[in-house]
Amino acid sequence: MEYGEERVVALVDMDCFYVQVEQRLNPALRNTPCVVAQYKTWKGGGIIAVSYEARDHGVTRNMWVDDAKNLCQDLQVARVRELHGKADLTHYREASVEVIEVMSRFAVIERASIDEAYMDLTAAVQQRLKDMSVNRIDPSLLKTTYIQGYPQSSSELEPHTEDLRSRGLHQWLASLTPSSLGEQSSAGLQLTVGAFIVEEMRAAVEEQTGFRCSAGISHNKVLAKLACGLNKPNRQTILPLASVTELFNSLPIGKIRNLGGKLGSSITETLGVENMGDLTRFSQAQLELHFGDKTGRWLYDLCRGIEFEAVKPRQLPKSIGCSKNFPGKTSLATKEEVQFWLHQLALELEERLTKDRDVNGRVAKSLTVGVRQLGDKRPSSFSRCCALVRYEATKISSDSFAIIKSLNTAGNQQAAWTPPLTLLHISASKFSDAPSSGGITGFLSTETSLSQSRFSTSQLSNKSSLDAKSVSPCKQQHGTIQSFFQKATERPTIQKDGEEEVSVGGKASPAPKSASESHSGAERRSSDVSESPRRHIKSFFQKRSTERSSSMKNSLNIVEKNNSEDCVPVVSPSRTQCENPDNEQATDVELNPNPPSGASEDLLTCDRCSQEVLAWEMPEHNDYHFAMDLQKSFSSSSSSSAATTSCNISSSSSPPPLRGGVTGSAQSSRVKTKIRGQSGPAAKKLRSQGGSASTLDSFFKKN
DNA sequence: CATTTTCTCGAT
DNA sequence: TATCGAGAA
Repeated sequence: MEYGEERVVALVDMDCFYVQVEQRLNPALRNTPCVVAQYKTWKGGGIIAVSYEARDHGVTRNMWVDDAKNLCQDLQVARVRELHGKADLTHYREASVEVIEVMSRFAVIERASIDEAYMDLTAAVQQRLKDMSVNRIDPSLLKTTYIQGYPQSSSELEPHTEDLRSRGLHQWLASLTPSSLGEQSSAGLQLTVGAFIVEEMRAAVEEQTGFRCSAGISHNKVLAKLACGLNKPNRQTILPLASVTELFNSLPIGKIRNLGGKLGSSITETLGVENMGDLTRFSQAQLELHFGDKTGRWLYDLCRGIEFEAVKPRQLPKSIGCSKNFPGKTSLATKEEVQFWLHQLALELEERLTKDRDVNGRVAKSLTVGVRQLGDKRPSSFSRCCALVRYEATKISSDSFAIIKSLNTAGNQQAAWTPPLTLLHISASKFSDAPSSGGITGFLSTETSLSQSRFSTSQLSNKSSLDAKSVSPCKQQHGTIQSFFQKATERPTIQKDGEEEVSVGGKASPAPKSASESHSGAERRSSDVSESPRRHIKSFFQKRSTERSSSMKNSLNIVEKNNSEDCVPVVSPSRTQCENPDNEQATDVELNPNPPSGASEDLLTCDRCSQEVLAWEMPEHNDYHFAMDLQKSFSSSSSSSAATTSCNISSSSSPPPLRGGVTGSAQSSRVKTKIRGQSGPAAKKLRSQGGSASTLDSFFKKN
């Protein structure tokens, strides 16, 4: 095994995934120039996915629908669902789970994004080679596979046809060194077997979900990703190490994963080179000098096609969050607006977190809140985190507000919010295993649930690969498939616990104010704030995904020996959704989320100060008392620590001066690290003097 | 103003 | 550790 060829790594990428999801739902969209867009008011909405037919017309992602229509008259537009006044991607996340479940039957996968997964096929390939003891591979097993660099010596002018693909494949197969028994197989043979597995996996994904994808098969993640893009859509590409030199000779540096941004540009500028292959002319020391030890070493290997980043066994996201922009005139300029929209985000977050807990048996412990302020060029002006102790929208939104309220320079008793906010973001992370769900929920038998799982059939039919036994025992309970009925009628209303305060659950929507005047008419939507909790009643059957199932040893020996016909996974009977027009599908009906208001009926009396407080603001109010108490208890101690923590609040408004260029000094263009390096810390220190916030405020700013 | 909404990771 | 920024889809 040669250096850099130790592994077989694949990347599978769904072709224009959101479009396929909508096309499966609505057959009229199939085989048409089609896009998925979110929102509608502003220039017809923003495009986030484009069918290949539409791409032929020049339509691209991030284009406005109105503009795209000028490129393609008969463009079909599917809309992202809107809930809580914001775009809601649940639909696509669920489709993603379908795909990942199928792929996970073939290999341990790393979820790279909603529509992409990496997999390390090394062990699977070796297993196949052992079982098959076959050293000649039938080209008919690789019907959608391209070999990058093959056929060798074909004229560049030759049209790209199936015939060309086939000639390349045959030439490649003929060049492979057959491995004798007990002998180490060649890297090329291993890639080929890997491609065979990926052919099977992609066929299974299409059969069971209806979705098509492309794939790249190579020796590392970067090459696999690159290869995947070489023959899209609905095709896969092997990228042998020996083909890298030629490919890299005319491959712009920015095409490589992680080099598409500032680092890539700085490489081009600093070294005066354009293509990936040009980097081979620089010593490792040179590259380390310019870009840092780690990046330099990475580049030195990578331009030779060598890279070692591991495929991480992880199917579940490590954070669950939601955000919404309020650009331009729609920026949030009153406290009520800020609270309202935080609550809308919190409603979605609660729903997703609750489902995640029930399905995946884990709970998030940390809540991060981020905002962007009008005029700030950075994607995030500010972010802070706090403990996440309860999955409850009112608690989440009031805590979120407490975290950011000191950003309001108008002061907390003012109606105004200054400077206006152009982005709100809340995100939950730091997951741990959920406490055992012993209570009244989750009592249905495993068998019952399992039999209803849409995965059960194929799962069980597929050898022994990943049945329950191979799953880590401690997580067994969570690993089972269960259905449950979400508590809807009886939400806990008032609870106490430890240092937690009164929190009010369930309905918490402030009564509708006059109307949407608050956010100046840009993207106004239907209001679901008044929607009854009954909406949640729908039960669902879903696999309680086992993260362990990925850490468990491979599941590769799915097929073997008779490499001819078998290996077709059992067809899932349950895919009839194409017919049924999802009522949640986007219509162009526009309703409005209710703007904030003060509701008179939701008042509680604080037992500390007898003040009337909005119920959903009670947690925050209690925080106030808590903070006051805390302040008293610290009143004698020096205020220095408070001052230090309070200061960086204002940092967002004064970005440090950008100095130093990509030229000049020794470590000239260490892009991210150094440019800010000298001025950054100094500036930060300066800013930290200015904090004149009260001690109470400082409590909220930092913890 | 107005490419959104999500993600992951590394540096500090 | 918490926060920020880069990068990607």
